[in-house]
Amino acid sequence: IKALAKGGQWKRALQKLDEMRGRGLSADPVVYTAAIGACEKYGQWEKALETLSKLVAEKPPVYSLMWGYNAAISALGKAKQMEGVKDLLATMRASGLKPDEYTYAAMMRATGLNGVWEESLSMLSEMESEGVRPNLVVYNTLIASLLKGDQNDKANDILKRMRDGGIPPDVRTYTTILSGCKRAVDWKRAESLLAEMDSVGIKPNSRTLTAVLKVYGDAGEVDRAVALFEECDEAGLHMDVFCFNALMGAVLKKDHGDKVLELYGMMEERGMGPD
RNA sequence: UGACAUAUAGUUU
Repeated sequence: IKALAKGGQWKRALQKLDEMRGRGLSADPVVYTAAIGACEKYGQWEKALETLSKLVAEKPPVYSLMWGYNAAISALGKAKQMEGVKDLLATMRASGLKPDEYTYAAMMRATGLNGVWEESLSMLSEMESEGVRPNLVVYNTLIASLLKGDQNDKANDILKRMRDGGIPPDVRTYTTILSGCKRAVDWKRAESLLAEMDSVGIKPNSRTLTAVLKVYGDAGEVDRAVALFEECDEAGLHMDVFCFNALMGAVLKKDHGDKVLELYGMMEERGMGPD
């Protein structure tokens, strides 16, 4: 089912699930979550709900239901079906299921995608009042949601809170925060974040680099962008098309057509075509 | 003994 989903065959993936059911094979939650994940990948949220109902109809153990509901919330969340997401959460609770970190992270992603960062924050309060400890993913998701709503101060508060709570930021946290450095003065903050990453031994990856290149570009610090790119390149960071795109975007702010063409050539030399 | 599943970050405003 997972292989079919990877190949874009979500319909056949769901048929396989039905075939299993038709033969009386019992509910393995892995199969259902794989099927719901396939629906999510291709925006088939109605099918995700349908698949969840099939799982529920089998009256499986609590942990299977948890996985199923969480996967469904994720699927509807990605499709921005907020009402459906809220219904699912309510149904979970009504069925005596206690939302866990996965549930809340999926809820925060859903609210973030819908631009309602206030609701992402409410989710944090809810989980805390229910005694569910926010983990790294929950914090990262919340920070991303807040930054999407341009709530930089609140995002920084959360960053502080995770540190105080003994959850050190990871490369995704830093990348998220860096991607929120949108004002012209923010490149200095970006540099101090990079220095901090270095001091705690977290290596920037291609996504981190892309985010910082954009920060420099937005700030008009094109030379710094080029310098950082070269530094990372020499350090062996694996560059992808996004890195090149971001650097070309930054360089173009100063209208250096030659430099852009040079970068484009370098990109092709490395076997990367334009996207 | 082993394999498999659900949540978070980057460019194109």
